[in-house]
Amino acid sequence: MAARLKDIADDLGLSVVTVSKVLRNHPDIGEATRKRVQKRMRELNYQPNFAARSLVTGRTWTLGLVVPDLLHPFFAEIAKAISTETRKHGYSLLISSSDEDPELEIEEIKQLLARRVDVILVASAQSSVECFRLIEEQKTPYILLDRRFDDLDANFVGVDDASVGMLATSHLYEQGCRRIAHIRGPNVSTAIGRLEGYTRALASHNLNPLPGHVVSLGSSGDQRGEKGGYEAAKQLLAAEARPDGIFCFNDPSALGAMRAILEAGLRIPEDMAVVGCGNFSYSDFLRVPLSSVDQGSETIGKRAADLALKIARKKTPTKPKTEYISSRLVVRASSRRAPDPSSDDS
Amino acid sequence: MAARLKDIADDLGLSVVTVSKVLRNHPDIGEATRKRVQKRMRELNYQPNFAARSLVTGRTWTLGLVVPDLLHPFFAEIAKAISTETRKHGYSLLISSSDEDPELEIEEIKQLLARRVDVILVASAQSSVECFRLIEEQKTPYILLDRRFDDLDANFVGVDDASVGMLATSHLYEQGCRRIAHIRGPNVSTAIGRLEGYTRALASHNLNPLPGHVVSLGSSGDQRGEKGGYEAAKQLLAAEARPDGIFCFNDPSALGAMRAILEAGLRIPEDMAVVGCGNFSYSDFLRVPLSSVDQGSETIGKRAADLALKIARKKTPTKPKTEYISSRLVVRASSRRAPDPSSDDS
DNA sequence: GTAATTAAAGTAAACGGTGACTTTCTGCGA
DNA sequence: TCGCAGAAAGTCACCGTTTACTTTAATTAC
Repeated sequence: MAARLKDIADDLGLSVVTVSKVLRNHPDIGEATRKRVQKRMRELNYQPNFAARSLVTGRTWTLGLVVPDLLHPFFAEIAKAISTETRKHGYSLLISSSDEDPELEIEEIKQLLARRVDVILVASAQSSVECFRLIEEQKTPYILLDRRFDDLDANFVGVDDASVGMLATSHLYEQGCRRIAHIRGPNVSTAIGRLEGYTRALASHNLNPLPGHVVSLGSSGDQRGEKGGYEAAKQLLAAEARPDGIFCFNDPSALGAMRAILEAGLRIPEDMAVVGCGNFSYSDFLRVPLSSVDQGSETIGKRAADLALKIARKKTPTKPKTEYISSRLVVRASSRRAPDPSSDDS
Repeated sequence: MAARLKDIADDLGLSVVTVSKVLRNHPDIGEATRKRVQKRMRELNYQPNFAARSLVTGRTWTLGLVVPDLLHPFFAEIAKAISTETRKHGYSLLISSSDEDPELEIEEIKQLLARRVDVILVASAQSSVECFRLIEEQKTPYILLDRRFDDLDANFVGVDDASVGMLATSHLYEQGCRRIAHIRGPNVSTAIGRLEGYTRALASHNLNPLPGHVVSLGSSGDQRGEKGGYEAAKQLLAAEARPDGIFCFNDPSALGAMRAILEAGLRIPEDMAVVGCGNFSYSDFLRVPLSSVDQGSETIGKRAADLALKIARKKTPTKPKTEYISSRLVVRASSRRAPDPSSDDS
């Protein structure tokens, strides 16, 4: 049906190889022949067959991306940025959602391996590194996004979560909060790092988390954490020393937390300030606009894509590279207690 | 590197074809042989080479999806639902964003055609149908999502936009609004259908749109329409007969509109009620929780996936099928003026 | 006891490209 | 005049499967 190199070759009385060389801009082709071939290619709207090409070259010009949840704006943004960047270079992107389920994630990764994608990018929900040994076995290069593993020497692109935690917590301190609580996320590097940053920031002001002031999102069935945040905040509201500021693992959990706080009849930020993480697009439109740490998801995506392309082009394995993207705090009403006209760039 | 059929065949003293038959559960294989082969496959963690298989079968077990914007929750949800559904059947999904740009969309589609995906699913930003002739030429089946074309007899899965418009507009009328305005979207079927529904609903109450009460989102650079909605609402606020209700093309534009209304010092819904479209996940957390028409994006995705799989399995072209997904209105504070305890299911 | 049938394997030829080598021809310097 | 270099093309084998057809041996029918 679709035109093949052979059709063009026959039409023009050339060999298939010659046509193939034109296709790939091989030097040893005469100018006249090149033009003739290109003309015919256009006429027939020729599209090379990727399957055939992959079979012989061993490369697919396809990257695989696995994220925990495509609906989560943070990951959606990363996916979009990667897609935009790789497209320019002729690479396509196989995307799948793991639903934050390690088992499902392994299935997805296996599928990508079977399809011999050139590079796998994964924001992983694993708690162990076992699964990555599987990838390494197949000699497929991979890049970790956002979430890293201490005992895994792999490519990584994301933020330094300890800084994120410190940024948010210090800000709350500067706004006058002295009983700062933390709603922590699941047992992945991001949550651990942010918790650590939170603790360090408190320590730097000679404070410690008060009893019951670190609560976990839990896995209350919701993917992103609105519900988890809501319930966690309820716990915090019932704590013996009620917090006056909360640093939330991510924006969805902050939304849930804010809902709980408002329902309890408290004011944000006067009674309780809230800071989230992710700086999702709708922060400005919320009941109380949400202060949030921007992790530069678009930059993460772009850098990850660049790295992936670089790796894909090399045939030899490269030394794992870690790229930290800088994060910044975007202050909005949910945490602005001290008058400070400077830092609002919503 | 990776194991091939040949490796297994050599190990077991069989021919490649026999092993291939086991792989595909071909009947004429002895039970003993089948077991031996399967055992060896597991040991070697054998994964069939999709490129080789595609080359000979002409099928890729890959679907292509093009959406205007992966960040838009409506499309993200569709993408996720399609991915979830197709994964179960061993199909993978190539996803790309067209950025609402018809030219870019054509590029993406060409890329998918070159990769010989089995079915293309597209929420199109085209204004003409030309591009689809291209797809038809390659004999690749395709499905339109959400946006349709009157002069194109193609598979379609989405809502009936006229009903959407009527649903929203009638609701505003029932809430006591008599000067109902509409912020319409770009020149695609969804916007046209919703506008028509809006007009029809007004007509059914013997009303007509007042002068200046239908304004366009415009293409103010933002993808989804927050900014466009903001500016459109400003125009409406300046109209000679100020509206008391606005039906917005989608949720992002409704967000923008609400911002403009609140900035003008008006109350929602008392002075101006607002209804959006899409029922995105964060509606409940907004300054004023947003009433919105739920288009069942998850259902759209699921149905589209089912249809795509059905088409992919047939070798012969099938008659185009249109599936309308039913929409429903979710009433929240932004439009609740008459006391009505029944219809809140947020 | 022989022919027809069936089960369980194997053979050979694609599928549409690419990579490594080889051939052919022309022009040029010694 | 010969040899050689370089440009421009062509040959051949292979990538890992599947498909259609053939072979072999065992089983059944008569």
